[in-house]
Amino acid sequence: MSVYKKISIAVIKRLPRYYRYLSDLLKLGITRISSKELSIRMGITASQIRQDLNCFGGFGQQGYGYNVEYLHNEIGNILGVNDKFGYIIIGAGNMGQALANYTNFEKRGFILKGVFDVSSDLIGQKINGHEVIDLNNLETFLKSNKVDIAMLCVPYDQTPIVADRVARLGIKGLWNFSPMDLKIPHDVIIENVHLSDSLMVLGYKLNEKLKNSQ
Amino acid sequence: MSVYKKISIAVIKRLPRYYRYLSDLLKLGITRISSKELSIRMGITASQIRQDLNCFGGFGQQGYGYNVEYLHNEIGNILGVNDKFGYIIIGAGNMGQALANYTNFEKRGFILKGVFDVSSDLIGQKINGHEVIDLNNLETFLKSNKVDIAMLCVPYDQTPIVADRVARLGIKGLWNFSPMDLKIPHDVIIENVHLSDSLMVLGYKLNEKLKNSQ
DNA sequence: TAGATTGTTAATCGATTAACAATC
DNA sequence: TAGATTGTTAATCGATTAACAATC
Repeated sequence: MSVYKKISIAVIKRLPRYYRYLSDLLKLGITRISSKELSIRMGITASQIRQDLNCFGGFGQQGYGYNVEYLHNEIGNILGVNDKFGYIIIGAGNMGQALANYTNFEKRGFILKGVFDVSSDLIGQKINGHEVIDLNNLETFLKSNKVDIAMLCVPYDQTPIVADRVARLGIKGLWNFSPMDLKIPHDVIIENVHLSDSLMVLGYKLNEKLKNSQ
Repeated sequence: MSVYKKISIAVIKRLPRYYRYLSDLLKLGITRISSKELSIRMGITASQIRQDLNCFGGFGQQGYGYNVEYLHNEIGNILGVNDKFGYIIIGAGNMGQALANYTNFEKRGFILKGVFDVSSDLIGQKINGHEVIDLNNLETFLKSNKVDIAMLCVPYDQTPIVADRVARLGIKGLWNFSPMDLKIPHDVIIENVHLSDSLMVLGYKLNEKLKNSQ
């Protein structure tokens, strides 16, 4: 086994943010940046930036800082933006349609392969160039299409059922939009987007602010 | 000033999750639970549960555990589910419409007051019982409606402009769906939902798994 | 009462920040 | 070269876990 240093999830979660800031710098035509300058822009410490980056390698140069384009590429590689994951969307309601129209995902290496639903009102309709497919045809579809990720935008009670079904069909990653913690007994990576959790945290913070300003 | 212990954001972020699990227990008709039993269900330590809860008060009873309904209510109060925040949605595209149809928010104390857009195709259309209002009428609307939170579902380049505008109109909280970190110079609480960041973390984890299984 | 389980203090672990030698 | 800034080690801080006395 190779010498393997486990990268903490705290670091991983900051990578997309670095990537965004570096994209912005590129657009601004800024070619080099120091950890100090970036720390001011991002509102974190320069120390943390250097520590984070050095988990993956020495991307900078003493006395100079970091080359923006190079660092942007390196972080892109770490995040796998060139790796091309295929994904499907299950559930073509508003959330599913919103995701199907997110063009940003493709820039980051995620390719939409199909959109599925059970409703005959939706099946056959075109969403962002993709005809909604009958969920009954999922098995057939997955036999002839390389799909790594399923985004689950189905009703609450359907979520665990659909999750289990796609996991058995070889899907390796799930992006879950239902307000539940999926526990499926397969070797699948799950990333939850708990919107109402996020909103409740906002509500808590608002209440705190109101209390303190009284 | 009162003796005030600052609650860490790590604890706050776990509260909605406790709330969900307790709701589930209630639905299952379970009336009491120990930190041990809950820890198994949630996949965290019993110690952490007790520590978290004791930031806010002693909700349990030695030898017995926690009364599910009581604890559910207490956490609900901490999160302010009875406090009734008014919110508006700005941008009635797919994401805005998806949010307008989320009935869960109301159960948690968030009341939809209005949906806004600039597109004449959308203005006047009904979404979940709310007629889409011309964004030009925002100022007038806010004069006669108590609104605490704005959910921003507008295009990338419009986001900071709209954020600034609503902040000046007295909105206290922003729920931001654009892939940028809002920096507005007002006393406003911002909660970001960076969907592509979340997806990229999923992509990273998938790559790691593939590497390790080779 | 005896058993169970909390509330809370103490120990450990991990993440962030500070400091500085290395070096461009 | 002198100045700037990284890479990296050490110190600090905060969060999680363990332990146990208190008590229902």
